[in-house]
Amino acid sequence: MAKKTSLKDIAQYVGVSTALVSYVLNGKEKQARVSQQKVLEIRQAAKLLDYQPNLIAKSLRKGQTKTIGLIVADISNPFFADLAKKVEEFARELGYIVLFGSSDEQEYKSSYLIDVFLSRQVDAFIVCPVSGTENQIKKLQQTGKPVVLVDRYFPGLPADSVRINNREIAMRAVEHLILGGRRNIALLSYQTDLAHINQRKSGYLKAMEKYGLAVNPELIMEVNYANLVPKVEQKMLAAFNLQDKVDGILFATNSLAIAGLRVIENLGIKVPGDISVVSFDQSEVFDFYYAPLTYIAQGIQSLAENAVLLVSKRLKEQIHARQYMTTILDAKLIIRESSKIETSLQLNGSISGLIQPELRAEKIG
Amino acid sequence: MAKKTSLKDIAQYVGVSTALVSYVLNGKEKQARVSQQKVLEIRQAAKLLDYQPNLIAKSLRKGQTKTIGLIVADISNPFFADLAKKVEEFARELGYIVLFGSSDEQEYKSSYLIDVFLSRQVDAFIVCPVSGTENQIKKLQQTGKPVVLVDRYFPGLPADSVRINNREIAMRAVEHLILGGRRNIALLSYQTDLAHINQRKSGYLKAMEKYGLAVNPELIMEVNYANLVPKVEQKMLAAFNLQDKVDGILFATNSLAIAGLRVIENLGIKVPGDISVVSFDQSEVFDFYYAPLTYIAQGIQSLAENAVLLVSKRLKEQIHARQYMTTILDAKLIIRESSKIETSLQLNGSISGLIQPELRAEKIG
DNA sequence: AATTGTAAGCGCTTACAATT
DNA sequence: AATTGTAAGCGCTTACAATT
Repeated sequence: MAKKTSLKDIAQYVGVSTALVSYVLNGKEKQARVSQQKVLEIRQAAKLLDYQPNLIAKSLRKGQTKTIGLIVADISNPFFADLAKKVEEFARELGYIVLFGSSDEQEYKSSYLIDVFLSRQVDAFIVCPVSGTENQIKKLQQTGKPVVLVDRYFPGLPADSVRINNREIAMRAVEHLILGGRRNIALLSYQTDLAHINQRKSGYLKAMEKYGLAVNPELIMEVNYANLVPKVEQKMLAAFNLQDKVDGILFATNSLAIAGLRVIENLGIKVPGDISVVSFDQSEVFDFYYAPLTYIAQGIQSLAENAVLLVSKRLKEQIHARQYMTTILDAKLIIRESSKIETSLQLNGSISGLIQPELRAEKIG
Repeated sequence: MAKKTSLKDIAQYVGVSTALVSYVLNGKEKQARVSQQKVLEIRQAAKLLDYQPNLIAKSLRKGQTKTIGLIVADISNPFFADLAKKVEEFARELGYIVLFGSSDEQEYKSSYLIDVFLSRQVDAFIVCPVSGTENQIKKLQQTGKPVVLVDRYFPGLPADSVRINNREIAMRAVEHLILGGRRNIALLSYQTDLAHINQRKSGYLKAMEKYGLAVNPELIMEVNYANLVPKVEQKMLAAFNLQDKVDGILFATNSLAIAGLRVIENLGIKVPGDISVVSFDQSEVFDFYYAPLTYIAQGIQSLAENAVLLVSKRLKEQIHARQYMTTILDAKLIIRESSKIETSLQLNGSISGLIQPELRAEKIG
């Protein structure tokens, strides 16, 4: 209950001004040319009185809080939970504390969090923006505080951004399925205007096109965030009832995969016997599945590290102010059981109709 | 980039003192008897100038930050991640912001986080304490700030605490297995001095005793946090090699369950055919397992809610200062596939040797 | 020249005084 | 009596002045 000791207490104890104490305890005894004698006395007194600086006072005075506001889209998703954890770790190493918030994919929550964080005087923002918040972000940038978008971004909005090569890696994943002999490859994704999700779709389409594979519209399954499970079920049942059996699927996120795998289970479809499966993101469920899932690892550590580093550089003004930075990280395709090519499949006729990319022009044109 | 507007700016704009502005914007116009005219003008100016209060300044002046420091033991465990999320939600509803930290089961990190949070002038603490930090907590209490222990606690330390009835629910879970016809029931737990974990063991033992079931020491498997997976493997292989086949198991946490299920899979043991499984906590893996796991739901929402509520009451001094509160919540046993009693098992002789509790005295004594 | 102190001010709140 | 203003102070930092 004892009153916390302040700079003033130490100053009185040693018999010196608060200025000296401040210099010494902030390691500025050299610049301020404090005598060795006083340095010792002050340090000793600080320890004796168990001094802990009041960072609130410091923040007010210096106009910086050493605080970063992080807004993720859904903290109950392990992807964002991991991201938050890593951001916190890196930020702490650099002496920053992180204020967390989850917008839960809601515009109004995002707006609310921004206001809370501004009131709390965070020095900078790291945001996984929600659909429809482009203007919020633009306005936020106008405060002059660094804003780094992570994972998600807006193609039309110049901004600091850290993300993966969504389109390329999706393409690579689908190509992997095709080269494994799959032809009727479905995509389960979100119906959204979020660019990173649509880039994944674009990569899927590009791969299918490259190999001359027609895509039945029903194979492109796009669902809303709300009411996910029944929607997924419905779309997947329709797709799996098609005459041409679905033999491969790309899940655009881990949540979709978990919902989708459930349907696959219920239908008694075997992985990878009947269908090859690849998903974005990671999940303990993927590891534990009887056929551990082939997945696209976003390198969460790297995303977090780059975002924090960028923020830190901005705060130190090491980057030209009016020039935004985009960092694109290479995601990795981790191939495991769920997309394993079974020998029988490789050898039977099911891939005979596959058009090799080299031949496509002639065949199609 | 425009300088943020302060109370002073509004005061100047309206032509009034900052005192009036402060009263009005804090809803104290009645107490301060500000004229209706000025109230209107000030409100209007605040909106016009897009005023956002500087909570840092407010905190410094009022000596309270409306901030709660939350220290969890391991944020990568979904149990704690969920807990953190819920704490944040409830705290926000009451106008508090939450500073998070994960001690990762390390004493020094816990100590470090406490110092960081104290420097940041949090108003109160909610802590899942790590083994060996009893003195840290005691010292923290002496600052006079509310400290609420959640999930974990120290039997010897008077403190505000919110937790579940670990012993009783463990007992109930094991009883459930026994009544399902299981006799050789193993426990996979941690080797630790944490009371809540040992209470779970105690409940297990109590149930076994109640039904007169002898417990082979090898069935009580206790492992360290470090190097979890190989340790679990080793202990479980030993237990499952015993002559009397293990036919039931209680996992003391979700992490242990995930490691343990892996071994069960590798051994080709069928759930619940060969073995009934119950685990503490929840996990997506439990839901997705071919035999969804019977589990002990801690009621994370309720834990979080009670912890935040207790903190809030303390801060409002609604509770007698020198009297600590312990809230024990009832956990629930959610029975699913993994402990389903198969008819054949119920009917065959394997439970014939089971001593009914009512008969125990005679049979044993 | 070497060392230390003074005092303002960051943006608020609030007891109290002052004005009409 | 009704309304408004003054000014101190929360705990720091730091430009500058002052002392030896």
